[in-house]
Amino acid sequence: MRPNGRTALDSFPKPAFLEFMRDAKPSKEKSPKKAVAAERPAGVRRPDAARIPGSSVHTSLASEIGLRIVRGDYPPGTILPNEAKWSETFSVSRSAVREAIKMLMAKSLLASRPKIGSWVEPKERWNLLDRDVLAWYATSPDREVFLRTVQEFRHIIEPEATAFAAMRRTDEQMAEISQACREMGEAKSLQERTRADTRFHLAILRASGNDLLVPLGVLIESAFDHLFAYTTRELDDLQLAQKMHEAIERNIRLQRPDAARNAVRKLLANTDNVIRSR
Amino acid sequence: MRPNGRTALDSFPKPAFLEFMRDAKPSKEKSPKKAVAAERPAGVRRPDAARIPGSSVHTSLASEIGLRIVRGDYPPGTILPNEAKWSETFSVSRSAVREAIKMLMAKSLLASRPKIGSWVEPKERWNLLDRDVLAWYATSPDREVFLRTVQEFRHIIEPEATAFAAMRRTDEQMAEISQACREMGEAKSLQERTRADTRFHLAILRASGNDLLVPLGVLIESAFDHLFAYTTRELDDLQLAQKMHEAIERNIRLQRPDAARNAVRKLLANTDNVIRSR
DNA sequence: TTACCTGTATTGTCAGACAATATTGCTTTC
DNA sequence: GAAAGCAATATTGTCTGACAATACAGGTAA
Repeated sequence: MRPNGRTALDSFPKPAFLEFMRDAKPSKEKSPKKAVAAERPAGVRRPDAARIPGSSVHTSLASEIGLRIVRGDYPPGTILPNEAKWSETFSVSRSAVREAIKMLMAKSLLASRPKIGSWVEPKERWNLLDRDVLAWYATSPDREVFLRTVQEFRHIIEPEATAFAAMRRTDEQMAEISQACREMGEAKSLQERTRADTRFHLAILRASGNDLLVPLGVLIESAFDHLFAYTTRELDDLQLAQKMHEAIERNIRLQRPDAARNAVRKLLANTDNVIRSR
Repeated sequence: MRPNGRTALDSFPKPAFLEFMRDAKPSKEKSPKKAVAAERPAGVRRPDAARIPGSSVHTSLASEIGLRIVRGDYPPGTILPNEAKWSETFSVSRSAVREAIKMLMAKSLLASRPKIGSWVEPKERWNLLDRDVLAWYATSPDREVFLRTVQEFRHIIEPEATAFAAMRRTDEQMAEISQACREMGEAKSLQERTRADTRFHLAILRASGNDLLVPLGVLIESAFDHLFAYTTRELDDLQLAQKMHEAIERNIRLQRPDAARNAVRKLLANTDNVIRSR
């Protein structure tokens, strides 16, 4: 999934040290370091000794803290534990904590000031369209609600984006779209097919000629991730979907914006059914 | 402008940086930097050190480097100068550089690996809908192209968002919308008016009931920033615009999605003219 | 009360060291 | 001569410990 979906925080093999965190609620911790130290069995060495290569400490930390914030462990306005505290609970250096926090600040999940600490920003300031934030957001208890929200969003942007693509695509962009469409048809596995499907829709966004539409690709990737994980599709359903994709491809190729828009609407309606019926 | 527009990197005025930095570097300052100094015009003190007064070092650094990347100084794929080099050119510690770079990584402008360095990510991975990135992007040589791109985007999302708002708004959300509309009419200055205008459109996004639409508010804020800075509006034009806003407010209040959508379309068409005619 | 000052907790910044990692080029082996 | 392995090296990643800047909280004085 996610052909180019990697991000700084896209680290799924989590360092083992994260498992040592199960306390940490925004309460007034009364017993200091002793309690924390006691949680670690004497035989176990430093938790970060078992770190999994490929994901840096600050990155994993940012993921962990970011997830907690988005999940609602620390509601907007809450002052987070201070850097020293994070550093202690995770057994990492303060620099690592700071770098993690800086990443979350860059996503507008946090802000901070000396003497105050770091606090969670109001939700409407969160950059939900960031890939990482979206991924954390997607772990919401009710996955179907999330999917529906994303799908609704697709209804808003994809028909128009496709119409623009039909008007403005270059030959090169057309080639990408056509190739992705072809590869969808020839795919040997559902996963392979989904990958091509994603590429198809991303290519259309790029071909729309509006730079601001491109970043919305993360939503499409996310949607396909979850669709892929939560639905199984029948064979004739796949064939129907393939036909619909080909119609879109054709209308973009023939530069028919209105027809292209309608074709996308049909496809989305079909996807809606798949979601609804699962 | 930008009622709630602040960000980690959104820092405007304050203390001087160059001077402060110069004496902060007591002993290290020696002759061996000749080579580096020679790269730049001799007359200027520290051309690279565009320190934004009033904000932290890492934040200013992130702004400076981020701007350079978006501006195209380092095209995608380029390996940036390494941390030590940045640290030297800006006369700041390596930690500050690292925190700045981490912020840019969080926005997918950069990625890095040990032994390789940090490189600029492909443009389609940039998070253009991030407030900071958008602001840097807006400094493009051709402001009008930027405005047109944003405006086109508004055409895609705002009509639909407003239709949803008409269907799903709560009374509380309606109150916000109505109040912003009223304050637009009563505004004493153009700036005050623009502020209320922005609030009006943001409130509609929030009332749409789709969480993913909310972050797009940054685009609206950006659009108004630039419209405000680059256009002057005639009095009767303002009155017309006010009527249009009131029509939108009314249709949302009366829960008429289609009428609301059309009202927004009219308003946007009007804004298009303002842009085109300036 | 009001104004000012002072203590203090927290982030911000710095410096220097070592670890981990992956490219590069060299060396060995077949 | 080609392939495979190995060492040298450059760069980010991480840790530690120190001090500076900031702004809240609470006490003191007018």
